[in-house]
Amino acid sequence: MAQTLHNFHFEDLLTRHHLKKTAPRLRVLSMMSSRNTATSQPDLESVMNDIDRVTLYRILSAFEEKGIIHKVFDLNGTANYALCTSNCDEGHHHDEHLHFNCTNCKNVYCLNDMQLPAINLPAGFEPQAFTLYASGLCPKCSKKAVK
Amino acid sequence: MAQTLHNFHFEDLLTRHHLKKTAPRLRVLSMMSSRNTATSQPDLESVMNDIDRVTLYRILSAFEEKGIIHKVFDLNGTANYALCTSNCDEGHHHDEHLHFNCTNCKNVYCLNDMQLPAINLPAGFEPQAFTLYASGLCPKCSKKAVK
DNA sequence: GTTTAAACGCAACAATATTACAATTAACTA
DNA sequence: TAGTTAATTGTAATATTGTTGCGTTTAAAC
Repeated sequence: MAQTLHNFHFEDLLTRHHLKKTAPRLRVLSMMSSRNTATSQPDLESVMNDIDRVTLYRILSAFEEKGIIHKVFDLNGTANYALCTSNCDEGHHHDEHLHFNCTNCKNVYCLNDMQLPAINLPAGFEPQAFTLYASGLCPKCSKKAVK
Repeated sequence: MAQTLHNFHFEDLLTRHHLKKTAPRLRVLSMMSSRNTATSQPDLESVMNDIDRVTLYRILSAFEEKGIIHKVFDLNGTANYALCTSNCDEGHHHDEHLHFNCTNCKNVYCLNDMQLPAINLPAGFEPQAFTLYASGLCPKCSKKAVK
């Protein structure tokens, strides 16, 4: 989100999850919070090119495990990461919102306010989580498309 | 589906889409139709290990383009492929059904009968396609889980 | 049967992800 | 505040997944 979150928020977040406050981690958090879309792995890697790739992967998987971020694959199967808004705890995500993937700018939007309708599955299936994906044009790109 | 589809069905399918009838293509079709779940790329590759990897990729993308199969990424971002049931034409898929990813056996089920409920997006978003994912235990694995 | 465009196989490469281990450092403690 | 230690990072090597270019083969049309 565009809201300005300060470093001590992130530091706090890390300690709450028993993670050491390190420069790479704080930078990842700060970058993600500065965007209103999810961040793709390639994007992360090129922006943080001075941080080792392996370190990035480890930061991402640690954050995901702790419920700080969630991973979402876009239409091309590319991993995108976004901060969890609400109360995701360790190992239990609650990111059942809608993910919108713009076919033009490729951005992935987390539409947290969209509640998923109740879904009934055939007998035998025991769902634990739902995710709804939509693809199409995001507000910015649909404006441009009108010309 | 478990229904027994015969080779001439597939041959017909290929000619209808102006694709040459070749052994690799027929084998891919036959394998996919013999399963009631989507087939992952790694799975395809290991079962068809005598077909070149590149050929497989090309077959899959040709089929997808023609609307014969559709690609779906599972929870791990692995590509899975399944035959399109209905009337998908070239470049226009209509696979807006529910994909169920079992967290235990990792299988991806296409639940074609599940219709997606209508979704209203925030202003500005112009959706062109929806996909709903669910994860949890499939019938087989939920049975075993009871023990 | 000949011809030809489509499809295949091979080789090389690019991108993405994982593992093992040594070096560093944040956090704790004395 | 220095010393200790476990967590984290960096490096190297490797695995997996996907792409591109090109020569060879083959299905399909004549």
